[in-house]
Amino acid sequence: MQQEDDVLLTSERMAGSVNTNPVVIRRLLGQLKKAGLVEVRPASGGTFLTRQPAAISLLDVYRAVEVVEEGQLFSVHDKPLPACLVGRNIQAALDTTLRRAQTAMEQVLAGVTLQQVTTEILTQENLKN
Amino acid sequence: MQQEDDVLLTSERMAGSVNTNPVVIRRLLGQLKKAGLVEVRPASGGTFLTRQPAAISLLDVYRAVEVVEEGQLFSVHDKPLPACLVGRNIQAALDTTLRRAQTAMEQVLAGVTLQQVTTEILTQENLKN
DNA sequence: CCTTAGTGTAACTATTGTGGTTACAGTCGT
DNA sequence: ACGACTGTAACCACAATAGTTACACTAAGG
Repeated sequence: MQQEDDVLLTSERMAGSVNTNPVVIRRLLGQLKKAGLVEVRPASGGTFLTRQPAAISLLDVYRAVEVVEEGQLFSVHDKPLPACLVGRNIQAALDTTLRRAQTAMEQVLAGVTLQQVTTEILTQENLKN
Repeated sequence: MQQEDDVLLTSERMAGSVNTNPVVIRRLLGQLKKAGLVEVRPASGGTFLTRQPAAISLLDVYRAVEVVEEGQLFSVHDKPLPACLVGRNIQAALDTTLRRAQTAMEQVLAGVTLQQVTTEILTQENLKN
């Protein structure tokens, strides 16, 4: 899991690398940590994956950062009129298909690991020669 | 396509029905019209589908209202550092999988028509007895 | 042909979400 | 105990969007 030989990976370094603020990184890191994907050392810094890159899927990080809440990729009008036939039923009517749509998307993410992404990055780099 | 026997469907009626402002409805209607899904009569009002409900899929309306731009369900960091191996390749590396994820989701939407939704709404209503 | 009920759209406000920033307390190797 | 780093609250700036008002444009029907 470690990479002690490498340079220390602090939030400040990451922030500089993607051109943003360290706090933004820490916020994200906090979510990844809560999801059990990374381990963060409070004092002398450093962030590490808790599993092998091959054991982490894109769905894992997608879920971790919760771009959208569980089953809420689509959100339907929240204040339906109970007096309206459509209003009081459209939610339930759409629910299953929207759920299916979301899980279809998520299953694709589930099929790709961080390992694959990194090798893909290297492949892309080599293509440029 | 018509429903002349029914009451006239103006933006004001629709707005009242979903508890919002007529202009909001007209904006949406404008998008649906541009996508060729509905026909709107400017003067004496009224909105009509241009095709049978069975010939309109959820993907059609999803695309029409363009919740997200074509192929942009996921958007990656837009200002990558060209000096960074990851920064300059991650976009391309993720592109195909993210695209696949999005189309997987969209294909589910493509498989459901407005017709099916309306019958589902009626089914839901009947279940309540 | 002119009245009238609707649409199309611009302009503005209010609200919300989010990124960035500062500040500071908490933590732990050394 | 010191120093470097994380965790988090608080705040500002900014972009998106819903809602609203206003008004020009359109056509159906007398």
